[in-house]
Amino acid sequence: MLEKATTPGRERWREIVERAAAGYLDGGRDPKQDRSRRRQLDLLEAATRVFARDGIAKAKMADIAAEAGISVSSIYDYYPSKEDLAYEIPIRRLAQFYGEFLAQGEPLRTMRQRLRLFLEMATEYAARNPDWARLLYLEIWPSVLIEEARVRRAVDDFGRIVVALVRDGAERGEWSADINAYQTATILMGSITHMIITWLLYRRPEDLVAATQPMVDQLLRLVDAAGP
Amino acid sequence: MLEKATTPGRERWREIVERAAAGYLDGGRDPKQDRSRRRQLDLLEAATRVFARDGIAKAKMADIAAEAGISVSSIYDYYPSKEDLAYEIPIRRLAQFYGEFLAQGEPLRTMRQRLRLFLEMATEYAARNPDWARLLYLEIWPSVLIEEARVRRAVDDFGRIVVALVRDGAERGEWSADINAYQTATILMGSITHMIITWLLYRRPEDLVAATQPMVDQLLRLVDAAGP
DNA sequence: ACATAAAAGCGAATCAAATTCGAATTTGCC
DNA sequence: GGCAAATTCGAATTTGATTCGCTTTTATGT
Repeated sequence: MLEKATTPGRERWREIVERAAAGYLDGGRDPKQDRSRRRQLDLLEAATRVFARDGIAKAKMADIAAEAGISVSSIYDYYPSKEDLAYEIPIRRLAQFYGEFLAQGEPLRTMRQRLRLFLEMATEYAARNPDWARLLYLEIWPSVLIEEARVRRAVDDFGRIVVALVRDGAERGEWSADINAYQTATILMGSITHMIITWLLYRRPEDLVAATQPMVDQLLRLVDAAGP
Repeated sequence: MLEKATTPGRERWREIVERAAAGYLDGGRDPKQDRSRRRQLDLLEAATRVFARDGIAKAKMADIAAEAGISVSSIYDYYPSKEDLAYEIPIRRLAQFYGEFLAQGEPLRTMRQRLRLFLEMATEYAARNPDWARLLYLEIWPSVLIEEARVRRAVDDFGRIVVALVRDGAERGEWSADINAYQTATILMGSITHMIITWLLYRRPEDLVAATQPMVDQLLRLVDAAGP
């Protein structure tokens, strides 16, 4: 709808996304041997499945070990506790997600397009990785406890990015400069995550990605209309 | 803004709210002795505090027992497991919440007013009962596991009510008949719950109730504008 | 190929916390 | 005051996470 390509003004969003994509990767041990590296991946995949199925609290280390084909005590050679193992999963994937957004969002011309991309990518990513999404959206995101800095940060980045996109768009004049970025971001994120959560719990709407598009349309109309 | 008082048409919302308010109360045992009845309430209050502080998974039955001034094994005379104890809390309060909404919503003239009331009451209630809200919004609502029918139902009613309000409003001509009730309800609920969750986790915005009003304004504008 | 130190793996304890059980106490009621 | 039902609780039992110390495997230099 607008075009004003690359206004020079500092772009908040890029900075934030770049740092988020760099990730806070350094959990677990750093394997020196090949077999070990492979096993660590097996372990993470097995853990994702089991955690998604049973929830973190109910999941048994024994099940994860069996699923990964290693011994229970070996898990502790990789991660210091069941929780640390659980946290590692969203951290890795979120960093990857932010990276993909950076790559695909960079060439776009407007913040409006980037905002749309971000919201749609979030649902697509969840639809494509439902086990991971269950873990992130149903267990970790809302968890009372998590002070673990890396997780908290990776999750918070999600919100920071949306706020930055809204602000940058206002600054470029794509919508009212008086927009309440925080409130608008709350609506955008809340709607999308609620939709994802509903899908994860009930598989409704049947086609998450298809249902997202009209909702994003409606949400963007709200952004356009946002006044003081 | 509109007035069309009490159009006769069946009112979906009333039926749903009434059933929801009736609650699904029958958890735990039904004490015959006075002391026991009192203790059950102490237990539920203690449990609410401890669960809100530590999360359900980390909370220790021993802590709850100490806080309630009873022995650990006595808890099992009231509820069959830690989880059942945790579930009882939101079930009771939600029924009460729905009851209050019924009482306050009944006399209003428009569905628009009822919708506003419902959304604002939800945040108010959370702000007034933060321990309970932490338990509900951060732990139970998103929980992967809960098939326990009564909980699932009490939580689902929340969504059903919003959808019914949107539908009834459309039927009365308060907004477009072509509105996508499901999608609109997703936006409304998602925005509100996201706001509540953010407040519970970070105490931002500082004044939850005050911040809700302008957001609800914006959301209702979206309902008014909702086209096909 | 071979020796060796570092890296990785594992079974058998250990420990923490939920849950069960049966005896002892308290209550409501006659 | 006395009795049956209701309630309480301490002492097992059980489940499952975590730790420990020994064994096996790998990478690397010869």
